[in-house]
Formats: sequence, structure tokens, C-alpha cells
Amino acid sequence: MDYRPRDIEKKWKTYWEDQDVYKVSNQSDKPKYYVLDMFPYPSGSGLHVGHPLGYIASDIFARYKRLRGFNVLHPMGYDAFGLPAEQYAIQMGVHPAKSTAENIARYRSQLDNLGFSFDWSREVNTSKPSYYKWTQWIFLQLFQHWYDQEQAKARSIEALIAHFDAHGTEGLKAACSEELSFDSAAWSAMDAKAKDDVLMNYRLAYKKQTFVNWCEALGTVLANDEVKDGLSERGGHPVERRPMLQWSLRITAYAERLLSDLDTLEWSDAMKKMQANWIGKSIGAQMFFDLEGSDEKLEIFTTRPDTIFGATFMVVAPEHDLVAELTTAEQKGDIDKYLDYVNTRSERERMSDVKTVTGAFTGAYAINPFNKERVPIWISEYVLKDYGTGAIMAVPADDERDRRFAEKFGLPIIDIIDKSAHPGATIEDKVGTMINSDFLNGMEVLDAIQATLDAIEQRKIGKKQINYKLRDAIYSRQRYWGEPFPVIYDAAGVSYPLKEEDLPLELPELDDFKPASGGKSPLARKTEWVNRPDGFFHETDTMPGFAGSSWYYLRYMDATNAETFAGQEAINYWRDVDLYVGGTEHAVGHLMYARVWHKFLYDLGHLPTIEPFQKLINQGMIQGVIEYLYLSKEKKDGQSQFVCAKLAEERGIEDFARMPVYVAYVADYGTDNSHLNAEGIRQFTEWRPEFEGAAFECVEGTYQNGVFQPKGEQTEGRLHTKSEVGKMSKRYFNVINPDDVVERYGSDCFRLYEMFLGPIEQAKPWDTKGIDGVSRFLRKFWALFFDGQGDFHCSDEEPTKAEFKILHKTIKKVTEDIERFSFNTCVSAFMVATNELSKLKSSKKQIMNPMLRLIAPFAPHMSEELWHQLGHETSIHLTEYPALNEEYLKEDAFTYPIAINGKTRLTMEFPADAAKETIEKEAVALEGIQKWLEGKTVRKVIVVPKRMINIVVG
RNA sequence: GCGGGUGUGGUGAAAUUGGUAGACACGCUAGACUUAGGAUCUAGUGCCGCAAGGUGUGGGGGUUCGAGUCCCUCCACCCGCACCA
Repeated sequence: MDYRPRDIEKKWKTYWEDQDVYKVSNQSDKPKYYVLDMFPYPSGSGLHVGHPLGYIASDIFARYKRLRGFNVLHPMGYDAFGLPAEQYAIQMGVHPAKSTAENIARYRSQLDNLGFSFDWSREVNTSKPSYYKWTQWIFLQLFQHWYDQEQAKARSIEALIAHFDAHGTEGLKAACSEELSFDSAAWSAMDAKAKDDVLMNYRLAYKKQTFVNWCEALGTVLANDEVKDGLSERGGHPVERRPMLQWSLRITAYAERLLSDLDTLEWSDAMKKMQANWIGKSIGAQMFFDLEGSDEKLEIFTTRPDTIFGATFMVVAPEHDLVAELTTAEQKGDIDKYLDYVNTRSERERMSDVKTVTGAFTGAYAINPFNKERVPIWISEYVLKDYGTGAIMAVPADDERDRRFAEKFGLPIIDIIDKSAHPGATIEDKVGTMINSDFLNGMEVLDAIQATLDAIEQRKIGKKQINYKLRDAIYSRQRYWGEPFPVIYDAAGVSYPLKEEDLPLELPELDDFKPASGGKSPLARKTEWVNRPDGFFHETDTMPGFAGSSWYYLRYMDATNAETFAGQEAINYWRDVDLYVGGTEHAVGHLMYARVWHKFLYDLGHLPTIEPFQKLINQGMIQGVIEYLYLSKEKKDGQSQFVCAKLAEERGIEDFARMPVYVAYVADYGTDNSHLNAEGIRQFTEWRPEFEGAAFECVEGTYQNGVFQPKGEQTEGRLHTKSEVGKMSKRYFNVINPDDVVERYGSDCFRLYEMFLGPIEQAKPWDTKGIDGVSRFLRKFWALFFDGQGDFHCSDEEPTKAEFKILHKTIKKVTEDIERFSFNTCVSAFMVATNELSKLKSSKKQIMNPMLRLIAPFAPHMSEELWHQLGHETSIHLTEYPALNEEYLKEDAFTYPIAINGKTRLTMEFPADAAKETIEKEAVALEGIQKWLEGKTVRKVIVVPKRMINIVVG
């Protein structure tokens, strides 16, 4: 019988489905294990060979754990709300629900092609009302809770109101937008709107006027992690800072727990660092500076209070609330001019240009609380509104940026730290002895910091404070394709939560998805929906992409529950995700939000664990080869001219050589036109070396939405390329569809090959060449079961010791390697075993039966087929993992490498239990060794049992 | 600039605690078979050398009987963050 992977695979796929082999129950005596993949956003271009890498690894692990006796939850679903579907809707007029459903169908068929053991009965789709009902429900919980810093947990708004009724803000320690102070009488005197505003100051989901990342091209605001280098992560459009009334999540309330609980997780150090950096904890002091001629105080934050005597000026952010008040009449011109300049600067410019020193003097002075010196107050964009208090004391002697600023504007610099004892120390290192610093003189920096902190608290001019870089997450999107907010407003603008029984608040139908005017969501145009019959108004913003993905792993535990987001029993059984597999691109976004939601639900008593994802594995990206094409045209003067340079400019690509290949219009290529499509466009989905330097005729043009539009006249030129390893993407024409590979080699081969490519966490370019080796291996393995006539011939004969040894060596190696997620070496181990068994012409049931169970997680179809050929009636995937018997691994002898001065010269076999002395004596006496010892003295002989022998001579 | 990572044959890579560097594959070379295949099998394949031998894990230095592995230093590339007070 020949190995025909596609026939086998279809047969067993149907069998598994019919038998519900991968269905998992929430009740079991077995220990639980939860293996989760980051669910995909079903994009229009389908899966490419890079996507399944993590899914294959997690599937192998899930199957392995199942065989080892665990009740394994291994689900899959779709993150189905999002921008691309909506962009597509705007362009093509297709409803996002329709295109999303089509994309999901395509993803499903691609996933089904790869032999995954997902329990599809638990599939989630974040855009379905039955799912987003609970996204809205969790949002309402966030809306109706606040964070009590004293108890370090979320508490109900009712408790907060009770506190206000009794004590006002007295004794309240709460996470809030700004510190408020009122007594109970003032609270009860407030009208509904005022009370609503106060509560918004504390709610974990709150609405507030804030500076947000506005993306004009997308017509919506974006969260910080959705902005990269001042451009939107999706689409790469410019983003600007703009004040807008927006929903936010008070994730900063959880900053400390997010940071400290990282210690409980098995994540890579890199991943923990990324999270820690994003949280950005720093310990320092809050300090108040009196303002000359004003009752106001200027609040600053510093991590270096010890440098207070070197503070020769203050800098506040241009957007700081006090700027207008601080500015004196004669400085108003300068300040206004500077503010105009700041306003013209895009976020992008601001970020890319951090070297230029700019600023303006307000004319106002602050008073140094320690030495009562007058300190001028400046504004500059290097001080950020969002961090700390948006104001600093500048110490040019001890801070690089302050120094540059002082030098540019001629401000005084007072040396305060003597670093002469620390030659290599940089300006920012916390070492040295204090000078010119009054009571701090002579102290070491670290002591001085503590002494200053004490003095600050003693003099009541500030206090020790902890600051975080983490910002609250902007939670509003001015889009259609997202979860509607379950919040309504009355005519006065007071907000009310929808009742739980009114959930889900379904997304209304719309036929035009373009944003409404004035930065409003498309929903705002549907006035009959916005204006409710009861006189209230709907919120028209929708929730961001990360809403649905922040808790989907909980829904899988009990995916069809209509009463609650997941039943308590199911949650208490599954608890948390044991293994989470996904890309690093979610290091700060998704993983941070999911952790906050988890901790919040834990606070409310819905979850038994403090963290959602115990172990995290980041699969590396599978890259493609990008062939960039450029055209050169011979000019009369002999110099070549790059025709594409102009095109590149139009397309906003700075480096012409980085242009994707498809822009070329090749009218003729020698006599062979087979590489041209119907329009005569060469889409270089593969590159042939002979194209390099080939002459051709071309016209310039653009390529949009699959249509080439020629511009300009035909010219002659030459073709040049440059290749580079990079992202696999539709726009580079380097996408390889797993379906094509599977069709040719089978999905077992595809799975094995993706694992064989290298370590799971490493990025690597896809190269189909090596797959033949894996394919050969599978056929060789298959052939072990059949004789020369193609008849099944696995015998009942008792295996030899050598055969048992091959089996158990492989069991040991594969088991250890799976446990450390080293799947590439597992595949090697299978190859080695197969090569050895082939050589022995071994085909015995006692060997092949366990061997099949060992390889089953990797090659589920083939192993199932052979398992049934061996006479079994039930699925191999429901059996037990083969047991290791170390007895077979015991060696009678060991082949020692014998080295002289560390260089291996020859090898010699000794009995495993040979005494050190015997080995030493015999090794030195060997003829092959003696010739190396001539004329030299043996100084020492090192014998490490079962390792090596080293003879030291001199 | 800061933080993290990686550097090993022509290629993907392996070497789990310091102990025979290059397992396993791809590719290449030679050969066998042939119902001529995208098939299979055999042998070889780090580099230099006919060989003996030498040499070799980004460069330089160190610790050690012994270093791809540990320490110092420099270089290159990749990823993340970036005026964070």
C-alpha cells in the first residue's frame, strides 16, 4: 500500500468529526490542561504558511497532554470585529458582517486542512450578539466599579456613593482622574449631572475629555499601543494629538498588580520586560513650588530630589493648565509663537526629532522650597503633558536634556555632584558625592535622595510618590464595526447603564459605513436609533478591537452559556490558561488588557485566579522573501536612470529599491511571455535569476485593487532586483497558502515541516525546498509497516534489545523535547529512529505500536491510519502515551574519546562499570596514544566516567 | 540613546549540567537501478592538505585539564521602547 496522504487525511478528518474525538467535557476526573492559541482576525487574504506555526505547536502539545492523561481544552475562534472589514465595507459597499462571515468560512476550511484537534463546539466569534452581550456586560461592571487603593481591589459604585454620603471625599483612597475634595453636604447638594461627573472621575470605565490619538484617515481615535512611530498600526496613517470626549478604561489602577504579578508567570524575560517597561514604574517625589506673585503652586515629579540645589529653572509642558496664567504680558508674544509652533508639529515629527532644543520663557518665577531662590519657568515640548505632573524642575548639571536646554538658552548650571571618584560614570548614574547642596553636602547620592525625601515630607512641601508610564486606555472608537456601548444619556447628559436584561444592545443595521461629520461614529447618522423612544440617547461610539479579545479565553470554558459569561463551575474547573501560544506583537496591547480584565473579574469574585495566562510561548514569524524590482533606463549620456524612482515618489516610498515588484509593466520579455498575465503585467510571485538585467519595454503605472493603470509612454529599460527577507504579505506577492503545500505533500508533512524549520520562537524565512526531506521521512516511516509487495507485515515477533533501545531512546528524547517546546529536534529524533529501524529491516508490533503513539501528536492522520491497520478499533488520539523503560537504555560499554591536552585523538570502548584507574592505565598504554606521548611527560590524566578522558602532557 | 535577543558549514539547524562541534535535513559530488521520476538506493561532503596533519562556532583577550557553552571587551544584525523627569 502506497502512502497517499490526501486520501488518508480526508478519511480520518471525517472519522474524528463523526466520533467527536476532540470534544472536551467540563466534567472529568482527569487533571485539566488548557492550551490556547491567540485567535485570528479573519482577514480577507486568508491564512498564509506563517499563521499555522503556533497553531501546530500548540496542537502537538495539546495532543501530547491528552495522551498523557489530561483533560485538555484546546479551542479556536475569531476576533471578528475590526477596522479592515469596515474599510472594505466603505470601499466596496459590502456589509462587514457579510465579508466577515465569508472570511471566517475561508479560515475555517484552511484550518480544517491542517488536522487540528480543536473542540469546535466551543468556537467563539466576538462579533456575534451572543458573545458581545457579555463583552457589554463586563464593560458595565467596569462602569459600575471603582478602584479602592486601600483594599487594592475594585469595589462597587454603590459603596463609593455610600462613602460620599457619609464622609464626602474624606478618607477616600481611590484611583481617579483628578484628586477631588468635597464633604458629604457638598455631595448631597450636587445635581444629577454634577454627581455623574464626580462618579466619572472614579469609574473604571469612564468618559472624559482627554488628549487622544486621532487618526484622520481612519476617522477614529486609537489606543497608545495601536500607534507606532506616530502612525496608525493598521494602515500606517498619520496620527495627531487632539482633545476629545472619550471613553477610557482606568487600567492605571492596576499598574502595581500588573507589574508585581509578572513574577508569578512563566513568560520569557523579554516579554516580561516589555510589559514592565510599558508600565514604567518609577519611584520619586512629588514636590510643590510656590509661584512668585500667585497663590497657585507648581507641582512637579522627580526621581532625583537630591538634585534640588541644582535646579536652576523649571519647565512645564506646552499643554499644561497653568501656562496661560503663568505667562506675563511681555512674554505673551514669545509664548504664543511657541505654542503655534508646537501645534503645527505632528506627533510623528515630535517623535522623530528629539534632538532639537526648543522652548520659551513664560516670564514667571517659582521659588525653590529649600533655598528660596527664584527659578524662571519655561515651557518646552520635551516635557510631556501626560507623564508625571507635566512639569519638572530642571537640573542642567545632572540631566542631559536639561543641560542641552540650559546651554541653548543661556541658563545657569550649578554643579551639585562630584563624580571624580567614578571615572566611567555617566551624567545620569546615581553615584558621586553631593556638593553645593547645603545640608546634603558630602553625602553619597543614594543617601542624599533618602535625606531629601525625608526633608520634603518634614517640611510638608511634597511627598514620596510612585509614578507609572502606563496610561489609561482610550476605549472609544468612532466606528461602526464594534460593540455598541450599553450606556444611555438623558437630556442633561447624565449617563445611565443599560439594564442587564436589555443586553445585548445589538449593533443597528446601516447601509453607509462612512464616518459621520465632526469626528462622530457612523452610528450617529442613524438618528432613529440614537434617539430612544423613552427620551434617552444612545452612545454612538463603539468599543475598540481589544474589547472582545480581552476575555475570549474565559468564554471558551463555557462557550454556549446564555445565563452568564461563563458558568462558575466551568471557571472553577478550567481556572486559567496553562499554555498560551501567540506572537510578540501582542506583548503590550492584548496581553495587558486581558490581564486587567482578568484581575478585575477576580476582584469581583468571578474568577479564582489572579492571572489569565500561566505560560506564554511566542512563536517567531515565518517570513517571506520580498523581491523588489526597479527599472533602469539607458540614457544617451550612458548613465542609467531609474524609471521607478518617480513612481516610488508617488507611492510615498522613499527608497525606490524597496518598491514591491508588481509596479512594473512588462510588455515584452524576449520571446517568452509566459510570465505575463493577461494584462501583460508581470507579478513577480517568483523571481528567476535570468530576469536580472533583462531588456524590456515598460510603461510607468500604478497598481491598485488588482488593476494596473498605465501612466505615461512606453520606454525601454532594464530590470533589476534586490531581494530581502521580510513579512509575508499580499502586498509583496510572497504569500504562500498552506492549502497548496498540503495538497501536494499532505497536512502531516506540512505540520512536521513547519516544526522542523527551526526553534519555534525564532523568526525564519519560508523555504519550501527542505520539505522533500520530511516527505521522504514520512514515506520511509510508512514503508516500515509494509513489505516489498506493499502488504501490511508488522509482525508479532519479540523485538531484539537493539530494537527496544531505538524505541526507548526515542521516547526519552521526544518526551523531553516536547516538554521544552523543542519540536524541531523531535522531528529529527523520529528521523533517526526511522533510519535505524529501516537499516535493521525491523517491523514488529511491540516497537511500532508505541512508536505510532509517540508520533501521533505530530502526524495525526498517518498515525491513525497505521494504528487501525494494526487492528485497533478506536482512535489513536484517545490512547495512552507510550511508557519509557530506562532499562533498555543502559549501556554495557561506553566509547570514550581520548584527548591529549584537550584535543581528541582517538576513541576507545570501555565497560560501563570500568574503574577510573583501569581506564586511565589502559588509555595511556594505547599504541595510538603512545605515539603522542613520545618525549613528553604525562602530568595528569582526567577521567570523567561516561564522558571523556583527557591526558595532560607537557 | 535605553532594554532584550541573535551571531556555528553552501543552506535550515543540533549540541539539555563546561566534556568527541556540525546530529537531523536541504543542497552538492560520485555511483547503482530504472517501467526516465518532483522516484529509490549506496558512498562522500566544515575549511586547507595527496597524505600525515593542521585548522575551525562574529573579532580580540581571559578562566579551566578541557569553552559554541562561563567572564571581560569590541563588531554586526534583529526586535521592543524612546525627550518618561
